[in-house]
Amino acid sequence: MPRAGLSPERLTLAAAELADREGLHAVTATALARHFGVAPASLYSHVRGTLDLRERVALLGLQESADALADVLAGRSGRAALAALAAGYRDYATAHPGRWAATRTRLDPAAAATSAGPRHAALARAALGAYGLDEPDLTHAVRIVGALVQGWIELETAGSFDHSDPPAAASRERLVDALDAMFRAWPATPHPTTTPQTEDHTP
Amino acid sequence: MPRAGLSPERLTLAAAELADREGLHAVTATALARHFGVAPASLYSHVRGTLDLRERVALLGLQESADALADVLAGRSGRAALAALAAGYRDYATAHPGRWAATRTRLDPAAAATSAGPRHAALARAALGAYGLDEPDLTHAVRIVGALVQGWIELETAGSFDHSDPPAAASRERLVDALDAMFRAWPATPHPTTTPQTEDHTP
DNA sequence: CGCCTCTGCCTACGCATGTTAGGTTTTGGC
DNA sequence: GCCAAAACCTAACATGCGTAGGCAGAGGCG
Repeated sequence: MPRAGLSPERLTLAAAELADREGLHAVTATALARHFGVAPASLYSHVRGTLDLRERVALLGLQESADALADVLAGRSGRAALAALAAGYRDYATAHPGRWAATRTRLDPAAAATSAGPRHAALARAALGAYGLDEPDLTHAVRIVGALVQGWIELETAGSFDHSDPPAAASRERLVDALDAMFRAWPATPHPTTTPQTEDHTP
Repeated sequence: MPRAGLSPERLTLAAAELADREGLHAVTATALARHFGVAPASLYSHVRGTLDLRERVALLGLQESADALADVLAGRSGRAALAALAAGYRDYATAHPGRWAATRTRLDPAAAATSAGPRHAALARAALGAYGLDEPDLTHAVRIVGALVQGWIELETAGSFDHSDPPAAASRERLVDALDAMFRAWPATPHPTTTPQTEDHTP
């Protein structure tokens, strides 16, 4: 019998496709072994186990989405950058729901440090550059955008907006307007706080 | 041997405590049976199975958090209401991480309709009343607040803010200021859109 | 007080999954 | 053509979900 030609990369890719197709919970050693026509135990020389597999999918998702975001953000700033950011994340999340879900699981600090997480923070930071915020407000702003995009995608994909008017797409437009308005009207800092800076992981 | 005195309510409560203590993934028929000193099969006359169990935890979480929110929001409006909303959700989520996680799983439409989900939307709607937004902007605003709170809690509990300055608590303060500013400076609607209204489920 | 029925809980089973241990076969370099 | 290092396999154990059918405790009724 010919060999299947397994490798951590091929396993990760197949796991990612499986996750997108049937959900992250379907990413299991057994299912993946079936896909390659191989015994489940055979995976363990390439991958540490199911958790490792999902973590690899998460890292892949972080990488890919950072690449995609870098593309759509190129050359944009201000409101256009905000719109591109929101649309870019949403598009990736809907195109690759499994990988996106994987990025939402907590990864251990070592993996997080070497992940594309910091790139996401840097991208958001650059996208907000045109608003001229100083630290620590820029960091606050990046966190707000991150949380909003994050939560929005979660609610929209969970169908929370499905049974109420207006349609989610309309709110998404207004969301960008509102964020743009927020950063233009950014409130003066009430109590001067400690010093700023640096990046977050996970987009 | 005396009977254990199982009931759907007791099972749900024990499942919720287990979820808070060890994570939602630990909520399984077997673990719960162990807790009551009972055979796993004994649960199936009270509960349809593991999924049913988790759904009950989710409904409990929606109910409890709506109650808690109603309390902290009572008598507040404007910025104070926003602050209470953000703090209230965050407090519930950190006090009951398992139940909170359960509310984030998608529930089937029938259960969602009878859940406390709509109450959450109504609470947020009332909290934003002082800003005098008209429909459909009020709905947009409610969705934005919902997504932001949602995403913020997810990022904060995932530890995304742990390794960067300033501390998350400082950003949370500014978050409320920024939202307040956003709703005061709410942008005029560019294209008049269709008619508004109604509630979302899931907070 | 004693019987009888109902139902709460049990034993027994089948099946799927994750994971480890150790053997066998294929592959490719020498 | 050989031989060592992999790639993959079989076997086995543990844990989990869920179904079928049996026993016995609890409370109603005479």
